[in-house]
Amino acid sequence: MNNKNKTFIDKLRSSGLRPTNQRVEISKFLFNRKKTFHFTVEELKNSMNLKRSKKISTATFYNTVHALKSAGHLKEFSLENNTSYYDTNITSHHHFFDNGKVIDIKSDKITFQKLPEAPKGKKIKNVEVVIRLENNN
Amino acid sequence: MNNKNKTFIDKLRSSGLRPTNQRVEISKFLFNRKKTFHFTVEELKNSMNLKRSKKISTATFYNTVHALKSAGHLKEFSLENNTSYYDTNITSHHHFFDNGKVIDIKSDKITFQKLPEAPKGKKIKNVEVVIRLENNN
DNA sequence: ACATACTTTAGAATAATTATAAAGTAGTTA
DNA sequence: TAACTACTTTATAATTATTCTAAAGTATGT
Repeated sequence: MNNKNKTFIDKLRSSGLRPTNQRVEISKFLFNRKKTFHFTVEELKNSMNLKRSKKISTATFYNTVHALKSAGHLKEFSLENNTSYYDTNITSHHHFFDNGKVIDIKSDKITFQKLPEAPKGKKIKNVEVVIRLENNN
Repeated sequence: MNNKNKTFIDKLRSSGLRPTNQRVEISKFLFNRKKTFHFTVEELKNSMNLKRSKKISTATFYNTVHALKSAGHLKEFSLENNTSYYDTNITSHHHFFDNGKVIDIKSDKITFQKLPEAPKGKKIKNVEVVIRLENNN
């Protein structure tokens, strides 16, 4: 096992998952890239399985993505189409939504002048902004 | 038809819907209340049908809610559970999310110091903030 | 009251996701 | 290394939210 795989395997182990072949490939596919990756499980499955002779099963994709998410290696978000989206950028940040397309906005691009207090007994876990876009005229 | 029903019927007509009995009852149930109402179609169906001997069908709930939403009388939003939620408060506003519970935040409770530009050829349709809450340890 | 186009409804179909249980594999132990 | 045990993978069934379909019913203009 070469060193390049180390980080992917660590993400799996810290998610409570044994690094099986399938999982290591999924983890590589997700995290071995420069830019943030936004995806649905179905999209992930299709793009990985397209190139493979031996397909990875749907259940394995769901299990792996869920475990990575629970461990905090992926972030889940929703559009208005009853599908879960995941984001490899787990730092607190914001989004443009442009007809189903999602673009990250770095956290420091948005600052607040005024924010409400949390209700009694509660505290703020995080604040996320969605800026919906439409075409110019 | 008394005057009280007028506004509910108007909402239906302006959504391109004939004011049938079922639709008028749904519209009343949704809009004849002081406070904003957040719901899923399933919740709406269950709470209305519980009291009724003659049930309104699922398809009618979906059709009516969709038409009201398309006409701008309801606003749709999503949590992370692959279900569509609707909000009778259609004014631009923000939300607290507290473990599946949703609380409105008036628009003027949040103001921005800095917001990013829209990408080229696009403009901002709206900006919505979600403040996630957790319990005070 | 008639005609017609729109509605309602039960039930089938679809899409995303979760559950099941049999066959396979990783990691430990002898 | 062999054997064991617990964890995995997989195909398939089940579930949930939603949409579709087509037959029977109703609103609305004349």
